[in-house]
Amino acid sequence: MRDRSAKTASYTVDVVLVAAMRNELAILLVRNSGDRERWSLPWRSPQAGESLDVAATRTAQAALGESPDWMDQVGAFGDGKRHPSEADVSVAYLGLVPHETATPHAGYAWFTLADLPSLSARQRSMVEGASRTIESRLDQAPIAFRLLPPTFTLSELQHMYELLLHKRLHKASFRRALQAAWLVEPTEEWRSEGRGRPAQLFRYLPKKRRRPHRGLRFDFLYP
Amino acid sequence: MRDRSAKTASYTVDVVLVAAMRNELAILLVRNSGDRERWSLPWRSPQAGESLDVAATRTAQAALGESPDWMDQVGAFGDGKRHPSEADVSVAYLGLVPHETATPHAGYAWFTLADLPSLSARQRSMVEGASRTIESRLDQAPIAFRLLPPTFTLSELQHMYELLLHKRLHKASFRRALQAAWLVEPTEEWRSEGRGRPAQLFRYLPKKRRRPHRGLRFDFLYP
DNA sequence: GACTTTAGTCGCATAAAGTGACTAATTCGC
DNA sequence: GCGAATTAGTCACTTTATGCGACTAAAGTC
Repeated sequence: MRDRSAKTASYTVDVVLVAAMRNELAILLVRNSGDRERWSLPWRSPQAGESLDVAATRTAQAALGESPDWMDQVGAFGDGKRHPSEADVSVAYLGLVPHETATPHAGYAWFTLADLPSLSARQRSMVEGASRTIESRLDQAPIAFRLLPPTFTLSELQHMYELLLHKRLHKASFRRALQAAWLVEPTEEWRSEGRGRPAQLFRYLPKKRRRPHRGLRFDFLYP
Repeated sequence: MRDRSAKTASYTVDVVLVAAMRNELAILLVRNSGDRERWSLPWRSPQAGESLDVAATRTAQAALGESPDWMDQVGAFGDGKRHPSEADVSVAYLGLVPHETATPHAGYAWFTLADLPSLSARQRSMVEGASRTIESRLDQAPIAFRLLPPTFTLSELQHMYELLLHKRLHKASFRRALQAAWLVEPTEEWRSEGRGRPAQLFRYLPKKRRRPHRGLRFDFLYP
């Protein structure tokens, strides 16, 4: 994001930081240092000896102050020559940011996917690739949970999945599938959100913490 | 694969060419130009203006004379510094080669996955990444068909899936799922392979050629 | 206190997956 | 020639999973 005249920068690491705001996905952009009217994905020319993963994490930290809860490589992009840098190739990373952490540093701002400013051709491909990565990993990685706060209601979780999958889900089926997958565990807390019955709060149950069981899930009874 | 002293080579494109031989997966390696005892994945420093996809295709053509039936990017690898080149980053591609086409040029040879010579750390990660790519795309892309000749028996197809999935499949379930997916169509040919009942030959039915139907598959009747 | 709104559950109907047993067509051994 | 062995292909039954409507529960609104 600096020193664009140096010809040594032959590749960059760009990050697509995603958060969910107001029932829409948003990504973080940074104001260009040259043309202040234009925006781009945060990027970095890795220093000597700096691995790709570390470069991606540092780029995210420069934007948000802390590193995302989850990062994964999207791929290398080099076909469109247009990029804020002179680099031939850029390696894109996807990072997921829960809504709380989502306060960006100065110069950075969130844009919803539907309302993105114009980006370089290469960075547009990266955003598309990041969307595909989200969709393809949705059922293997805890993507929805990394976009939510640590505890959440099942309705919030369902809405997040609906947002990520671009389709409506049936409530009963969704909860049954959740039970079968042992993905969440209930907390003791309930939340009353305006009108309607209060909802129980749940938390993500990482694979390591899942108690041994043999396929059958017993309901918790509250006598 | 040339000019390893030039410091301008800041990234490479490496290809993992995969074929199925004798019920095992094999990948194509090239003898190192320096140390003739060592092998590596075919790689290339892209020329100016050469896109990643084109560089990968050319690397495969240099090895086999023709381009693979299917190629896809695996990702960018840059954490382990060890690579036959001096490059900081290498972009890996997966290419699938049907068994017939699998005659390599001089200096290249097939090695089964179980019997690989020692590779650089980075290239070992690439081979692992390519395996994961195969497994993850198996049900979206026609991977099994690209490793088989144009016509094949359903038993051959099932064995290919078993090889790629690392698990045994039940014959009746496999065929039922094939029918539901409209992936293959029967030819008029049959093949008698030693003893046992002859098997009908099938061919892959690309999505474009699938005739319109409404969910129900009618069996072909041979009166 | 009736009505609306959101949470959470139940139960049935249908679809899909797992599996063993069956029939079919060929070669091999004698 | 004929039965055993071998591979291909199908059937029928059972078990699971999914789709979905209808129900109960607990809050706020008027």
